[in-house]
Amino acid sequence: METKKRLLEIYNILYSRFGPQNWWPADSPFEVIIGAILTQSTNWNNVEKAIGNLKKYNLLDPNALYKVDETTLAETIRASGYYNMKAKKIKAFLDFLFSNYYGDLNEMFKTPMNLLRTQLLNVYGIGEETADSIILYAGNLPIFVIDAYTKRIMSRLGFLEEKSSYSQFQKLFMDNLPHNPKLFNEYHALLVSLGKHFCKKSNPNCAECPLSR
DNA sequence: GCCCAGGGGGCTC
DNA sequence: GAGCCCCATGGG
Repeated sequence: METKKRLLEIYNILYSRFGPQNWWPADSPFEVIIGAILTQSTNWNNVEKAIGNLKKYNLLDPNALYKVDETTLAETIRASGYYNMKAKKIKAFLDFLFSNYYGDLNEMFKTPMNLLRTQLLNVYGIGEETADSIILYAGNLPIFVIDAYTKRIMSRLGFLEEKSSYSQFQKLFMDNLPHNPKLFNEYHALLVSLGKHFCKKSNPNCAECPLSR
């Protein structure tokens, strides 16, 4: 089947099976960005604990986080794991936000998407997946997020080899789907949901996968 | 006890 | 540019 039709078919199957995912679970774009850094290689359960702690101490705000010292920040986000590294990364993003956009996310998202992506990739601790998560889920701009589940699922379905690059996987989706933020949002979230249920690293469980036939 | 989670940086060759 | 290692808590 033609790639465009197959990708839409997969989306429809997943949407029927799992329903709307309502990503990103957050009260504000800033919370999305902090969550995107905190969730790097980390179960979302642990991220929620860290975000809850930030809220408890009224730190989930650009000005507050910009002022707090890195050690205190690290201790506050401890539950998310890699807390020293992540405190450094969050600080690096805030330095970027305040030196380029006066700490104003609305200003940041006025930047043309591709330029913003390049800028974010130059921030310590922000790689391709985190940059794209920020652009799509905090900025509501049409870019497709690739993660480990997406690579595993799409390679098992035969689209690309699993070791293919991030940009190759991203190109697969962006060359074959309408550039609609809502579609990109749901599609990635649905792939993660499928991955959590049926596409574990060591336990494929492929026979019960809704996409197998 | 073991495996792994909604990655990224640094280093080596 | 590919292949390692490090970061670290918490749930199954």
